[in-house]
Amino acid sequence: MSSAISERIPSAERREQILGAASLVFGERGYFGATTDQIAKAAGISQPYVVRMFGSKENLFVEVLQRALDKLMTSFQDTIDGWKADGSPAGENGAVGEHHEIGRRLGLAYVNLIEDRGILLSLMQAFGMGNDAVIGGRAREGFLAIYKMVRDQVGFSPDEARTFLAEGMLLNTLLGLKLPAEYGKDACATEIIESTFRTKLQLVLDVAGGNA
Amino acid sequence: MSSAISERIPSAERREQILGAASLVFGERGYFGATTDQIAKAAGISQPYVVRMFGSKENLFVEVLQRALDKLMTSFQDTIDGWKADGSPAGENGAVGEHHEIGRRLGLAYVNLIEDRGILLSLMQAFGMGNDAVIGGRAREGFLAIYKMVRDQVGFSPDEARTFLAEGMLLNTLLGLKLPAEYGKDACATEIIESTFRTKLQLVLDVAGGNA
DNA sequence: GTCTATAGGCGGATAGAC
DNA sequence: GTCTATCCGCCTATAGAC
Repeated sequence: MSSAISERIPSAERREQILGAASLVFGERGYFGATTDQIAKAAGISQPYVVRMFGSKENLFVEVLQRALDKLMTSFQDTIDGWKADGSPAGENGAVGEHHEIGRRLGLAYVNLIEDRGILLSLMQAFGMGNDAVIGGRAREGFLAIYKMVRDQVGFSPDEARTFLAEGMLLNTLLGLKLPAEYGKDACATEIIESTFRTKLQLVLDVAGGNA
Repeated sequence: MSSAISERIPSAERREQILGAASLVFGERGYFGATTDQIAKAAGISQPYVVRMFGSKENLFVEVLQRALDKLMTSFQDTIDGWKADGSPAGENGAVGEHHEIGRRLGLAYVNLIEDRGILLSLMQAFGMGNDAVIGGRAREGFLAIYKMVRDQVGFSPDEARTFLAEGMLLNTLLGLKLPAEYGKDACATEIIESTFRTKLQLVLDVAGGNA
């Protein structure tokens, strides 16, 4: 409970620390519902310092969103690069079914990323803010960038890309709802979780029991 | 701007009026970010009256969520009944592909429902509130009820049911982001919107131009 | 059925010290 | 780089009148 001055930390590190805390708070409470003081407390610093560091609450949210999108793009890019290095689709664009493997890999990368509930929920929040000129604009850009990436770099057809994104949005919902916590308690919940997560089952159930 | 007393209205009607206004405000601002005063103003009544009528902000949100889920279940039930009356899948459960038609019909019913942005966004908000004991609980129940409905009454396999829900979650995201407003402006946006909405294209683009 | 008044607490942002 | 103090405004819920 010491209200002593926090350790003096390089600003880059402090930024990352605040962004992580802000992701969680914005995610759980929404952009309007989150307070800079809650974020400050979560980061272990004073409220005015949060504002000073990011200029405004809105700007802080934009940076939280951008950070999430950057992590996502980076993770997908790495996954795609690895897949290509492994000899991927044998040159040109393969026949139907050729894309199963990369779809699986990307799905796995995605689940790993959104295990971080702050990132998951901040993205979900942004997806409902299409009416906000600045936040909605960023969110649309980010979403379309992912679409473009899987179309151009993976070679997904429009249908494949749409299906891939749809499965991602379902993952968001299941985790946002914390449905994995019902695994084994409700027949429907158990079935849809097994059907959705397959390879990641154990990991997802671990998270369901643990944090937040 | 008259601060005169609102017309005296039967409580059932008033309730529905408030629930509609509350859907919009909760949807746009989130549960924590929405204020009972914003809801009251949107409904054209006083703030204390909103609280008096629903007991608390939390209870109001629960009722907003329940109303959205009820509309969804009712719409799906009607759609399924109509499909069965039309001679549906020829008795037993048909082969693969037999479910295309009912999937299309349910998708259409869903898009019609979430044209109401209040309903769309309130549901999306609830999907991120798995950590809230009461709201999260209701949201999980509602989600599982839909799953159960398409499994048991339509006869979808687990895979079909999952795919169906996933496409629904993608619709949520595209509309939440207001991506249809980018139709014709951005190649990726145009492509994913055409791929996703097909039969409902014109309707969705109309909404994109118009309200909220 | 509907309002006004108001209590008591929390919100973001700024000023200025260390 | 980080804090404390503080302004002014908004929030939920209650009390009580009409």
